[in-house]
Formats: sequence, C-alpha cells, structure tokens
Amino acid sequence: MGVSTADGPTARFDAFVASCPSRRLLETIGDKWASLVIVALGLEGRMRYSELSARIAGVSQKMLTQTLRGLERDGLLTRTVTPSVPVRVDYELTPLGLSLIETLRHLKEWAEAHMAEVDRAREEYDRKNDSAGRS
Amino acid sequence: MGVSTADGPTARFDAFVASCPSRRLLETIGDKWASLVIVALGLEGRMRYSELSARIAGVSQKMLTQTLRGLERDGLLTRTVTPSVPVRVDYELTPLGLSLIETLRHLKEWAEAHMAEVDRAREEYDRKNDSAGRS
DNA sequence: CAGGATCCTCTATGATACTG
DNA sequence: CAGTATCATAGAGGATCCTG
Repeated sequence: MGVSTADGPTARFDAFVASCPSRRLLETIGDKWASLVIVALGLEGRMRYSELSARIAGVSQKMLTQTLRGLERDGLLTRTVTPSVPVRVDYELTPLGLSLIETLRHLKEWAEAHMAEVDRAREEYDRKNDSAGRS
Repeated sequence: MGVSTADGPTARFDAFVASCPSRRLLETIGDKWASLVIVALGLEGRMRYSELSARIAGVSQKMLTQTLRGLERDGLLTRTVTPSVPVRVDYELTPLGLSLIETLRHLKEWAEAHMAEVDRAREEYDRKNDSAGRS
C-alpha cells in the first residue's frame, strides 16, 4: 500500500483495518469462492474435490485449490486424502466452519428481507442520473 | 466470464452467483471501504466528506467518492449538499443502512468469539508446512 | 471543500499445460 | 483424480492535477 514510514497518521489506520477481527472475517467470507465453498459444504456435508469443482461450476482449478488451502489453513475445513489408486480427497467443514454457517444465515436473512429495497433504490438512483444527468 | 453459450452447465452457476441476494450483500459489505464507511457512519451518525476521509485514513479520494456513490445508489446512505460558500456535503445512513449495522454486529460477534481459533489453526498449519515441508 | 478526470501500477484470477 | 507450475491480462485501486 505504498505507505512510506511505518508510523505517522496511517499507523492507527493499519491497526484498525488489518488486525480487526471483523475485518479479517469479512475478507474471508467476502471472497466469492470461499463463501461458495463454505455454503456448498454446509449443504452437502462432505465433498470430493471433483464434486466441489462441479457444484461451484465456473471456478477455475487454481482458484478452487487456492481457496480450499486457505480455508484449511484457517481451520474452517479439513482435507482428507485417501491414497487409493486414483487418489481421493475429501473436504468437510470443521465445527468452526459449521459455526460460521450460522452467521452466514443472518446475512442471508438480511439479504432476502432487504435486497429488493436495494434494487428499488438503485433503479430510482439510475433513473434520476440517466435522464436528468448532470448539466 | 468468458462463458460461450448462454445455456449449458454454467447457466445455473451464473444464476446462483450473480443474482443470489446473499451473494450481492457479501459483495457490498465484503468491500473494504464500503464496510468501513458503514461502520463509521453507524458510530458517528452524520459525517462530512472530509470527516470520513480523516476517519477512514488511508482511503484515497477516488475510492471514498466511488464507495459513497455506490452506497448512496444502494439506498444505504443519503448525500446532502449544503450550497454554502465552500460547499458542504453530509452523509448519513438511511434506515436501511442502519438495519445493516445490526447484521454486521452478528459478524463482529462471530469474529470476536472465533478469530483466535482461526489464528491458532493458521499457526499450526504453517508450522507443519514450514518445517516438514513437502518431500 | 468536495469532488471529477487521468494516468499508471500492481494484483487477483483465468487459461493452459503437465504430473504423481 | 487432484492437483502444481507458468503465462497472460483485465481491472481494482492509488497518485496526481484540476475545478465549481
């Protein structure tokens, strides 16, 4: 972030932003693929790599792997390798990951209750700024 | 996203991802500056552009303006211009924006309750993969 | 004071090819 | 099957200059 000296007026900001637990949580679940993986595993329980890849169609192999590694590192899911002939790998939410599902449901509830209002606000905003644009 | 034909196996994915209300909410609050603006306004009530700029130190003027426009468009905050001699602009959360604060508190609670566990998981993960790296 | 308009630079992510 | 490694690129975001 191009901050020159370590101290100064940005120090407080860095602390606020980077170390705040809420901020870090938002960075995790705000990630498109991460949240989709969590939700998928929350619904299906245990899934293989290929199943996740199919369920979350559109994710590239690289992103899926990268996301899974991150979530594993955070202790949100476990990775189980079965050394069969073609190797088999299963992913499953940990209790920690499962507890996060609860929180995601709160988000979902707000979204389902209010996103229609957001849409209306957008339409109105766009209508104003499209027709009566700036002088 | 480089999807060729409109139908096919990716169609369900697109619908799932792009139009899902939860997904869209996550895209809003998952944005670093947007969530910081919402929280700041939630704490302070009404703030001027310059106050926000100071409070959320580190945000560029471009990003702050862009973020505020987006939140205004979504109906989460109002922008009030007072045509005094140097013009004065105030931002304030709408009831819709305020209701979102409630939801953010759930996130905060999970974060404060569980992020320490995430940290421990990370340390353990890193310890394993640093020393006993791959063969 | 509160932005608008530009330019420029990284970073995140996708596509592709290869492997145990 | 479940990845790893590499290359290429769009776009997010910062710095800077300018204005009503």
